Amino acid sequence: MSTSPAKSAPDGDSIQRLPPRERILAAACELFYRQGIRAVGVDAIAEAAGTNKMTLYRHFVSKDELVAEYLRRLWDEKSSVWTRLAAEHPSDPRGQLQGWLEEAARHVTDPTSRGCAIANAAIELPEKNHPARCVIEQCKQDSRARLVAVCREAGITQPDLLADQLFMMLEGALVCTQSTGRSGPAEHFVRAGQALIDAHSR
Amino acid sequence: MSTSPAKSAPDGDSIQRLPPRERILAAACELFYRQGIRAVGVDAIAEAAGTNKMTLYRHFVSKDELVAEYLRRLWDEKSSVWTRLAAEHPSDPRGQLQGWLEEAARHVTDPTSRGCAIANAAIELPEKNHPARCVIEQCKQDSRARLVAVCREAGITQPDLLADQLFMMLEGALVCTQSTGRSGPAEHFVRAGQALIDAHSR
DNA sequence: TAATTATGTTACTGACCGGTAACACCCCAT
DNA sequence: ATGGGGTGTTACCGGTCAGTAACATAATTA
Repeated sequence: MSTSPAKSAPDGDSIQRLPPRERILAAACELFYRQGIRAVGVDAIAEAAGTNKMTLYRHFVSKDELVAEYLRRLWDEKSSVWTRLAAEHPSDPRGQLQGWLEEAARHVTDPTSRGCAIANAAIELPEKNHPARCVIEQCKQDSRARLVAVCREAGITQPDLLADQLFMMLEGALVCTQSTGRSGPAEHFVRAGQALIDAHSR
Repeated sequence: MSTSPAKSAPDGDSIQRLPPRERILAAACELFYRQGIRAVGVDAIAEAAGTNKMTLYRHFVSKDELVAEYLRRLWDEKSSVWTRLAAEHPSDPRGQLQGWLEEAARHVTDPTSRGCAIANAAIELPEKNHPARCVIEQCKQDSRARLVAVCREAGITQPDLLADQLFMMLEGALVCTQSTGRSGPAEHFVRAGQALIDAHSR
């Protein structure tokens, strides 16, 4: 039990002062997302974290478990986005839905984006027994459920239908940016999403 | 839209009579699609093709080139689907569009599907210089252009918008089946796609 | 200060990776 | 029969992979 260090301003120097486990996880997030999970070795992660492979294996029993933890961390971040949307639009599910679309659009149009890390992991790790599998499924089901809930609270007549339409559209837009780039079908994401919301609002 | 490898299922005997290059390509299609590109080694492909690594390298200069050829083969199959749709619905772009949706739905609901092999490759191979990259981009741009053309010929007022909506929806549905399975958002793919077509038809 | 714990360092294992060299073989055409 | 081209076989290369053992050092805590 100790006072956990502040996570403010993780500039190049202060990130080095974070505990090794956090540095390893941060390095894994960056490398796994940018290069792909299978393309990154544990040595590269340890080096990017300013440590070594032994310390990595003292904190994670295997690379697969590190991958699972990496995805859990991403799930947490997605959850915090929902929390933030609820705080920015209190008692306004309509505004939350609109905020979700804006947040999604930001992700789709981000030139540095490499798509949805969870979806990418799902494609990279088809093995049914992989410890990351349950994290992937739970995270996506959770995201879907939250979107359905917001649609329902917003008074949408067919909340699960609209939610799934938006969900598919976002997943599709993100994967499209990885094949045709941002000049592909994804450039119509906002218009398409708004049209769906509008169509369900009459 | 058939985005998965051939299902012609040549039986174990007749496949042995094909020239080695075709057997290697067929084995590569199956293994790359089922397990992922990075997860499959050239030895495994050669063995599955009933030959050896030397013969493989006599027909393909490198694994990366084999991957590119694998994707070119998939592109050809996608093109043949468009040809078939045109033949099944001559002078009936409306029917072609409807046929596209049915074909896409077949792929989305196929329990053996592992999503779109091209999109999966795009995610697995983020490196800008990979020889497969141009195949991926060209194939996806071609698919998009064909869908736009059919929408235009069908008299849709905003053909590129509908095409992109359908495109994103399909890509999203396919990637969703790889994370949440077929019980996820993808179960609304047909309804969503039909609603989009109907909305653009008024 | 002393003991404990976390971390760093080096070297190693065994397996696999993509790719190649050398040579034996077999079938088909001349 | 006699090439010759395509194929099979074996062994190898250098490199990387995930994961571990042993030991030295720093940081923490009692």
